Amino acid sequence: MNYQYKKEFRHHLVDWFNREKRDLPWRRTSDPYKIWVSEVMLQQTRVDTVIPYYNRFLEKYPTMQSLAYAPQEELLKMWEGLGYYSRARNLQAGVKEVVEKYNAVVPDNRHDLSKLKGIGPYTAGAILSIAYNKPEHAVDGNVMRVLSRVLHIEDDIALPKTRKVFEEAVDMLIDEEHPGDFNQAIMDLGAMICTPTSPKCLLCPVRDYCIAFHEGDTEQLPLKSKKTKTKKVKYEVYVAVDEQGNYLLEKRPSEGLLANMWQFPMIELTKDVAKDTFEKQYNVHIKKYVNKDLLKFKHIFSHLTWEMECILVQVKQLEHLPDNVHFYSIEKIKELPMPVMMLKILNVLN
DNA sequence: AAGACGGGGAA
DNA sequence: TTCCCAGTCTT
Repeated sequence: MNYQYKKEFRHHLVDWFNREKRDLPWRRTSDPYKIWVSEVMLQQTRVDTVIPYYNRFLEKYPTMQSLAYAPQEELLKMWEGLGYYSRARNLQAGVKEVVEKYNAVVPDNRHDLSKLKGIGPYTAGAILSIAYNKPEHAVDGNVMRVLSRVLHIEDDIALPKTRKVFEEAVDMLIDEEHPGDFNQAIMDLGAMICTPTSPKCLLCPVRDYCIAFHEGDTEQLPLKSKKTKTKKVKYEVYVAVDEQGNYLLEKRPSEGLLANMWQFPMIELTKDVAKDTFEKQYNVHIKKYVNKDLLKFKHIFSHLTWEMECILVQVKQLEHLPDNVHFYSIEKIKELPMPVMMLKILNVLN
């Protein structure tokens, strides 16, 4: 690709961006911290989903100091419903490190930035190009889709090593004068024009430079192999209430799926009786089955499916409860961070 | 390289 | 259903 060609491509792309770009909250600031927050929230998450979370989050944590020392329970509550909760914990750890090690100045180079928790190659490039105007690549799903079509790259984007191919492509094409605009322009193009299915090529500012458009195979790109195979697990969920009307809640372990989030006790439904396991594990006695069919639903994660059968039981507490298990009033429960499938259960209780 | 890690919107 | 979303971390 010759110099003139690249120059025209860049200008068409950036000019289009300056005409058509969406007015998003994180585009009204140049504060690296706020850009950072937005980029973490946007990982595997749609813009429309992020906007209200972003606004609430920065209202609560306007500075890195305010986030660095916030209680994790409160932090997770702010993230509740957004998913991938380790993002919140990693963001806080990263921000804390910047406050303490870098005197609250977000690093402006890829080497230091990449060492921070939750900042991978994409997020580092996004912060550097958008907040610091550095000519750094920021390759996400949009960029791979757009450039696989424009340059007709047929590498399998499901393979980790393919990311490097696109990083080199961006390094070749990037507008050194407006790197932030260039990176965001490709992402906006991917979101609005160069969509996964039925791309709007007639509205595309760079269709003259797009090989796939000329070949007529935009819909075949990008190439992606991996298939998703999800396991299925059945659970009996015990919504257990005591004489005072308090409900039995459990805090999940600090690592793994939905770490540190709260839930109603759930017992994996295998061949044996869940009742005995529940009573023994939580040290309670079921006095009465109030509703054996409180709620039934599926919850689908990216890698597994939970089939939930929720029953309402009245219980009496025996001796002491295990750690991480408590009886709480409805009002108190509403202050705890809970995954969405537990919020669904909470909703049918009143 | 492959799997874990949420939740929702669109086809 | 299936795919994908402004990906990162762990093994």
